[in-house]
Amino acid sequence: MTRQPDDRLAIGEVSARTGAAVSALRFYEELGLIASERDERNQRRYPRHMLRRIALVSVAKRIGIPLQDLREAFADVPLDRPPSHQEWQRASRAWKLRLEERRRTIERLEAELTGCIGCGCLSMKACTLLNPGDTLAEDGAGPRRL
Amino acid sequence: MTRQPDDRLAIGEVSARTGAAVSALRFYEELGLIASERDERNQRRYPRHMLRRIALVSVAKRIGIPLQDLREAFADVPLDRPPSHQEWQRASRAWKLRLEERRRTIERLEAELTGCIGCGCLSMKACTLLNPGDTLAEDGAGPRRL
DNA sequence: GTACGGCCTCAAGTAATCTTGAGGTCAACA
DNA sequence: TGTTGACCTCAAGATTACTTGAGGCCGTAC
Repeated sequence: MTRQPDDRLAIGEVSARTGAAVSALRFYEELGLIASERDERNQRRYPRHMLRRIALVSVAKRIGIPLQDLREAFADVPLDRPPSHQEWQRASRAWKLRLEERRRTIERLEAELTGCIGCGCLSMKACTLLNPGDTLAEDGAGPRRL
Repeated sequence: MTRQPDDRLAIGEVSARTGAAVSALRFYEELGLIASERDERNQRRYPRHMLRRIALVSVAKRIGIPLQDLREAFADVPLDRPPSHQEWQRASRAWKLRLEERRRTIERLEAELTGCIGCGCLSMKACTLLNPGDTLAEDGAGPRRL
């Protein structure tokens, strides 16, 4: 297909540039995570600013954060026009907080696991991975979430 | 149920201590991620060292790492007896590498997102989130994975 | 003795995240 | 003029990670 006099991208091009499968792009659209316009042949056309959204979706997927979370974080960023600097900034900050939270969780686990490697994790009482609150369950209501 | 003369734990106790649902524990066992013995009434009994395995499963789940990865990392740690210090250490180290990898991915994304917040991500050419290799796709084989 | 709680199995259902398949349009190329 | 490739829709299938439900066993408490 030769290039339209249109700077918007066809779904195949978007797929090639973002690495997301064509089927995945259609699926994200169904979820309302991204949006597209249609050309005179009813084919999807993506404005360039949509690549940014798609990149975010790929990222969320890659680090195992549910798409629903992304949807919430970027709920206020419009899909039908290029978001303003401010709109994008606000949502990006919220999303960055999510990432930080996730990172800190992993950091904590790394630290705990390092402790476990050191101690061999042979002592239940000493292992923070197992025993986050440093308590041993005396009755039914023992330590719960890690 | 009063306490057996058995230091192994019933499935309900394990659930209470680890925060994993009873049904999830049975499921993990089916997957071969954990194991249990049976008592004279055919009820599952968990040796205490199994709590460690279960904690790891909960963690993997929580940070969005597929259980299959955990299975691979801990493939060499025996389920039928308390693992030796060395066995546990080796697997823990491997798993820690996974965590580090995941953390670094997130760190990189955080940094990129920070850049995007700064620049407003209004310039495609400058945005590393969108354009990791600093190239714009000239033809079909554009930048792929983020 | 019967009700209740904790356990059992096995099958089916759910949710998230997609992919695959069937059937069709349209434009370009040999 | 055919055939190829990119796109379309809609429905069904796949995978991961579980939960729920039906039907049943056993021991303790009222």
